[in-house]
Amino acid sequence: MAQKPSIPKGTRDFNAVEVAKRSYIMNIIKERFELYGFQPIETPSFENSDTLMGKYGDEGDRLIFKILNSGDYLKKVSDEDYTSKDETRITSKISEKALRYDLTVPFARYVVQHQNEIEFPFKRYQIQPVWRADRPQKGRFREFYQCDADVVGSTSLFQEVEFVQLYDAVFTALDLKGVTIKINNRKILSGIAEVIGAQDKLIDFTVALDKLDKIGEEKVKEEMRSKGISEDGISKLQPLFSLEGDFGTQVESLKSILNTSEVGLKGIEELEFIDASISKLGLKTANLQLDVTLARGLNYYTGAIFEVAAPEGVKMGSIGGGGRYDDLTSIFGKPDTSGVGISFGLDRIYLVLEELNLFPETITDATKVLFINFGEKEAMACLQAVTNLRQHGVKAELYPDSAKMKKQMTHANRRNIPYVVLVGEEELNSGTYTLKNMKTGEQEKLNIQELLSTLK
RNA sequence: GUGGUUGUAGCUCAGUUGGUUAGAGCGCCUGAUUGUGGUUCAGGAGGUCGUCGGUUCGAGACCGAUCUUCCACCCCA
Repeated sequence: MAQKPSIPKGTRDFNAVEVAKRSYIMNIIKERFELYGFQPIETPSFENSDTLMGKYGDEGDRLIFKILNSGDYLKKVSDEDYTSKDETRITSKISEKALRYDLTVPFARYVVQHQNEIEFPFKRYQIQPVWRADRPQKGRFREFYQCDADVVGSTSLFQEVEFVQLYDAVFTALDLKGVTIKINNRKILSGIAEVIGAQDKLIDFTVALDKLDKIGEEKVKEEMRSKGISEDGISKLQPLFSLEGDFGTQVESLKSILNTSEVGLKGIEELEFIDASISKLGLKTANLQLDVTLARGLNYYTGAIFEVAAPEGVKMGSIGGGGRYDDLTSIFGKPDTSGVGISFGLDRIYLVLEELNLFPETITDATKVLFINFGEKEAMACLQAVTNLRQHGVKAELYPDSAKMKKQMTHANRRNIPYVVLVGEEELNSGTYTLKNMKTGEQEKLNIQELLSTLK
């Protein structure tokens, strides 16, 4: 081998155990999605560039993988373009397709494109990989899976309530106890921006506020100043920095800040409704927490915003997120269609479960019994038994070669196969099977019926 | 995209200020054991030191580039 082959950074190969663990998570998520009435759809890995570009802000555009046109992709680039060295201008000429960046925007496109076939309110889920040209870190990949559930065509706040329940149901089923579902409302953020006279700087304001628990009050204020938010405005924010206590207490102090803002008060009202409903319905293992600093960069959210944090002590970015968007489909020409959705980060949930040792042991159960191969005659008899076992749903295999017994036993051992069957000359003559339990070392002679009932 | 960090046997890592044939533990292979794996004992294989280039009489070590890992920004699942 001249040089070891490799895969691009931020991508991974998955072995059998990893695949089993991943589908364990996926299946639990899938089951809950369907339990809540969501139907699966799939969309292509790549979309037309104009479907994706401009939907995630400048930062997002930079992180979208663009696909080079096939054929003579330089023919549309003029000499002027070359000399201009204008990146975006040239990119649009040599690339017309791009890998999807998330599942929400392609879903919005899907809804608009198929609006006449869809029965609203439309609840769909989608579990597919997405790609980001990001610089990888732990829990941060360039190819990863998102598991999204969305409902469009309903403005009811019961949808938000159900999504909180859905988060709780999935993480409870995964035995991941103590996740925190953080909730905020974009309207509250707009309201605050309005009160401090920074409506036009909403994004800068929320991005700065989002960093509060990370860089502290002073640095946040500094950043706001540098973005041109007035000193007077910042001082009005003071109560925000010392926001404490339970849901109700926080809401009360928020009200005092927002009493002049209609949007802000509307946001509070929505939050209160969700909190009251959840209090009544109860959560099994998750905690619902108001977090005013929760911003989420995506600029399409308009109402509730969610983010899920791993249980305390696990260092991992958010393992889920979502929110309500009122205008997303209008970008594609279908106005007045409100949607709300949540997403699970499969790869991060995997890392968290791994760290906390929460994968069930039975997950890697593969073959249950291996028949040792003593030679052609014996193997043929074994294969008949193997066929019989398989017909009864027992995962059974015959070692293909009549290799040394030690080698065959070791093979069973390494693959964690719990039983081995020995059929030599003696068994062949008496029509019996010697079944060995690899864990205890015990073995017994059985006829085919007994073998079947033991292994079933 | 910015700044930093990492790369030596299948795995986890040693390797002194540049100086002979690059080491350990675990794993792997063979045998003790021709119908019995995990334990034990004895032996053995395996590395162009991430890659390419440079400095030097001499580079695993120094310099440059590049790829990769992880981290902090940015952003996010």
